[in-house]
Amino acid sequence: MAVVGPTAAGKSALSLRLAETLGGEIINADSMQLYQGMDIGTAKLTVAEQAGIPHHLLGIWPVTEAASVSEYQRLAREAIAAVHAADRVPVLVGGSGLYVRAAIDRLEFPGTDAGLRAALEAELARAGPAALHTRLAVADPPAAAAILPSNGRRIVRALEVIELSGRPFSATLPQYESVYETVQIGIELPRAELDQRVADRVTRMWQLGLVDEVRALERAGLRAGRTASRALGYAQVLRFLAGECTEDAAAAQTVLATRRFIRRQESWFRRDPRIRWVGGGPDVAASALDALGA
RNA sequence: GGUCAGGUAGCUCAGUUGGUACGAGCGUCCGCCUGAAAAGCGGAAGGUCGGCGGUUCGACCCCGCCCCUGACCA
Repeated sequence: MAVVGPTAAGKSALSLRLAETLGGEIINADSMQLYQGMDIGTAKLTVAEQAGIPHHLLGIWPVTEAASVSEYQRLAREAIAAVHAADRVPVLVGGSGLYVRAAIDRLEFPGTDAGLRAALEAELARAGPAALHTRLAVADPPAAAAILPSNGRRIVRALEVIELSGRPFSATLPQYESVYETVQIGIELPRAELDQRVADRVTRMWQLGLVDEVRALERAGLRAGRTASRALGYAQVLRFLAGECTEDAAAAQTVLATRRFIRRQESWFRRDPRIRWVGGGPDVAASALDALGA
C-alpha cells in the first residue's frame, strides 16, 4: 500500500500507524529523504520515532549524488520484493509523485548518457530552449507538440532519449497501471491548515538546528550536489550562508517555496483516480483502515 | 497646527502631456510533468486608478474640499 499527499499533511505518522496495524514495513518514496544527513529539513523520522518499524531507503545517497528516478525505481522494487519475501506488507510513503509512480506503476525510463546530456545542456545554455525545440520539432514532432518551447529541461531530456535510443520520446505520462496490487491512501487537508502547518514546521526546523545541519552538509559537498542543493530549506539556507540574504528571509522563503510545492503535489496526486482520499486529523488512521477495507 | 511626498490588482510598485488601465514582479487559482521531480514549465482570474464635488464632449491623469499614510518643521 502507499500513503501519499502533500508535505506536512501527516503521512509519516499515518504510515507508522498503518504499518503497526498491518504488520508492515515502510519504504520511503520521498526524493529528499533519500539523502544522508538531510534530516531536519526533510522532516525525516528519527530512529526513535520509527518506533521499531523497519524503514527502507532513508538516507542512502550522499548529498553529492544526483538523484535518479530510475535508480530509485530499482531500489524501491528491491525493497518491496524483500518485504514481500518476509511476508510483510510494504507501506510506500512519500510526497514525490513521480517516485511513487516509478515504484508501483508500469513505467520504464529510457537510458541516459552523461556526455550527451552535458553537451545538450551546454547547447541549451548557449542557444536557449527555443533553438533546441526547433530541432526537436524535426526529430520528433509529437514530442515537440507536447513540450513547450520554453521548457529547456524537458527538451534536453527528449533529445537525449531520441539520440540514444533512436526512438521517439513519450512526452506524456502513460495510463495509470500498477504492477502490484496496491491501495493508495491520500491525505487531504484544507489549504489554510496545511499552510499553517508548514509555517510551524519551518519554525521548528530552525529551532532544531537546520542551519547547522546545512553547514555540516556544506562541508560534505552539498553545494556540488545537483539535486540535494535544491531541496526546500537547504537551498534557502545555502543562500543565507553565502551572504545572499538574511536568515529571516531564508526562513520566509522556505515557507513560501514549500507552499508552492504543496500546490504542485496536490495537482499531481489529484489526477490519479486510484487514490482514496482521507481527511487529516485524529481519525486519519481509522479512516485509512476503512478505506483499505473498502 | 504647517510644509512636502504619496494614496493605481491581495502585496510592492510602474504608467497615461486628459480620449476605452498596455502594466510588472510577488501572491492566489488551475494545469503539464518518463533518469534533477522538494526540480522544471505554462495558463487564468483579480483594479469604480483614496472619497465627494467641479472644469471638460470626455478625467485615473486638471481644480477645490475631505480622508488616510510617511517624512520634515513647529
